[in-house]
Amino acid sequence: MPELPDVAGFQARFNKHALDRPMSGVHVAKPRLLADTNAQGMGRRLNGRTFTETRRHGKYLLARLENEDWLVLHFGMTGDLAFYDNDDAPPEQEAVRIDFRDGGHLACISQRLLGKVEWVGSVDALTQREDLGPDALDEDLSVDSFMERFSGRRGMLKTALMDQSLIAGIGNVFADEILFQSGLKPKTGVADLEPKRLREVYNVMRRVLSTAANAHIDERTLPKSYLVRHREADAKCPRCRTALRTTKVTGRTSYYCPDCQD
DNA sequence: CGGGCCTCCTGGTAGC
DNA sequence: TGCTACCAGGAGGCCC
Repeated sequence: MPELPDVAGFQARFNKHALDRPMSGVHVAKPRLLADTNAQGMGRRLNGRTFTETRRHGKYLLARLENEDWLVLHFGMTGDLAFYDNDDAPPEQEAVRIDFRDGGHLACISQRLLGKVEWVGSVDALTQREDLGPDALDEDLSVDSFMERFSGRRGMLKTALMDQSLIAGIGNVFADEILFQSGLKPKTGVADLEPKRLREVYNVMRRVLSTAANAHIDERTLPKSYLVRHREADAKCPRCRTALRTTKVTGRTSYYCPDCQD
């Protein structure tokens, strides 16, 4: 699930429920998710402290432990974040649970264990280590710097949009959405695009991601005109009702409309 | 550099 | 019913 808009939703949820809330410990049901730490180490760091601020970069969520390191949450394909009270049942697939002193819990959910929980000293340290480009919604990512980053690129547009080192935050689903709303097929080559079209892609990217990030968490609240709402077998194009098709790009299933995209 | 394939994992579902 | 194959919104590694 988690691409930039989803993680933006997680961040909002985290801010609402976890900031400035004293913690009492941690429970790790799936240790594999912990990259550079273990349950004991995490418990020692969290006990009696609070998270004071959060950041999001691409698909990563960071939460700062008072004046110390940042806890990094990366969700893989199946990650989620949930808050619940003592009398509620824990969510299924809870991998790491942080306990608050007041009895509440934060659950990092992971079914396929493709995500990661770890510590970093700073946001910059994370982006450098993971080789992340600027966040796709970063204010400083102007259309010119976007064009600059794509220049000289020879591969497919979809692959480039999903390349986290170029721009961070876009995954399979929103890459398809951006291509759909730009009227371009998934296998369009970056080099084949007129600069004008690439500028359009930038504008569509910003509009789509900010709309989806604001709809947070629930993509079912996105307009029905969005392709995201129609990722299923036998679905029809929301614009022209033509049967949608799928193709593989870098091993990932891509939905597109054969009539609206060329 | 880019594309295609494999891998890490688990679980739901289509098909036999 | 039970088994198998394949698929799923991420990402890194390898070979060509």
